[in-house]
Amino acid sequence: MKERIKVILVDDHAVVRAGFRMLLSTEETIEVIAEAERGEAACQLYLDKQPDVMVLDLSMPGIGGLESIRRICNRDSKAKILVFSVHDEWVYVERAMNAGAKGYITKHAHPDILIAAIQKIAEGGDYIEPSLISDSPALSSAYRETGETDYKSIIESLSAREFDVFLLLAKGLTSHKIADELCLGYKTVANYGTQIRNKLKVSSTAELAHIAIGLGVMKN
Amino acid sequence: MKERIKVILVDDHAVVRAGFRMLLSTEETIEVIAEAERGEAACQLYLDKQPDVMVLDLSMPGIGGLESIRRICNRDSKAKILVFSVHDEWVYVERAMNAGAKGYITKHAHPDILIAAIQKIAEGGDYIEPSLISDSPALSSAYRETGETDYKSIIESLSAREFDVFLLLAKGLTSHKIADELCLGYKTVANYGTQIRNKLKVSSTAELAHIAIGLGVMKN
DNA sequence: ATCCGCTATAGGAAAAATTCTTTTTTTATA
DNA sequence: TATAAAAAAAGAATTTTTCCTATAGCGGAT
Repeated sequence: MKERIKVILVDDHAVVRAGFRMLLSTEETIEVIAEAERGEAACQLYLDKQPDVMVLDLSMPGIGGLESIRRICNRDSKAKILVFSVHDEWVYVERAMNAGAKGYITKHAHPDILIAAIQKIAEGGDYIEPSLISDSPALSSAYRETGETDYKSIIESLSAREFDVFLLLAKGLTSHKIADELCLGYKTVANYGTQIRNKLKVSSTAELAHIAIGLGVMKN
Repeated sequence: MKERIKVILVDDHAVVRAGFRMLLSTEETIEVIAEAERGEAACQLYLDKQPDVMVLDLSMPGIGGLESIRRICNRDSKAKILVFSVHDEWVYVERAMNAGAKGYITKHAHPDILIAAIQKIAEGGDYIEPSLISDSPALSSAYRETGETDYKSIIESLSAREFDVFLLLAKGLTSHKIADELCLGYKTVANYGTQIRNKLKVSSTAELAHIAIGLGVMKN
């Protein structure tokens, strides 16, 4: 029999860690060798224990998941990290994969998926929960090639006028108000809106607001 | 030795349910007699099994946690429900308690707290996670002082369902996604959306996002 | 100088979302 | 019990968005 897959588990919720162990307890090919409840500790543990797979939550206090992935992959680009997050929005998948993760599953996932994902990644593959891929913006394969989907850079790819409109939309103005403000036809504004949302791959102005705030381009 | 405390566990994440069982497995005074992954099933199970305590997540597809609490407490005002949620904002605690919950703990809570809460509630008491109480009265008064529109109180004027929809809109979901999430007709969601925007006197979801963030109900 | 591509601006038609009104059922309360 | 409020949603009217197309202007390459 082969070596068991050594897993380190990183999640700030004790329940989730316990649940993970429990769900994996029936699977003899996998062994949880350590746990951490935050990113900083995870980075250290990774170096110390050299796990085959690190399963990691995105939202944690401190440096958080994304930054942890970045730091770990920086030292070891072959690091096998599986994100295990509550978020089922594609943006998160994208960000995580760009940061260097090899897989992404949500906490809604069925236990079998969890095991499958760990195994797939352990043997060097990628794994994204099937249900997530379906609602990816037609870029299910492109994420790997471009490797460049930071909002920062997309925002920079907006033209000057698009950016103007972006800001006002994020602020909460309607197309008509924006048209008045910028002295444009409301059709034009509406068209820019569509364009902007496509570029940022979102579907509501609320998301634009979050992005704007996240980028520090708007203070809330 | 006394009867063991019969607990029903409601959470849409399999990992969390597994973790809960695991963390309680050492405690012989407590016994998990059933599980459910959504509110509707929880209501039914409550009637069928008559648990001593029902531990319940707030965010679930379908009728969701708040509505479940309301329905159960309606039939049995002495129902002992302990909310077990990710949210650590006071608004949630308030809403849950108003709906009829007897206790509130977060998923960050230490296992001991979890056990303590169940026991306290089983014997007829209330239990709110200590760390949450600290920032309760401070916030509510802080918001009243701001000369700006008192969103806090308007938010409180939203019905339970409206609040659910408000959160998802503010998060950036489209009406269709929300309809799926909450198992409602998209028409219904659209209607709620209009209602909500009227009550809050705004005209875009971006503004809802700002309000939600401003109130600390959403972290961005 | 000419051509190419990109941005800025919009119009029209079709598709989608919102608003307004109304209805039904359930729950809550005076 | 009567009455008020909340939850859910359909239909019609309206508004917005989307998609496709088109024009004009500008800066750079040939």
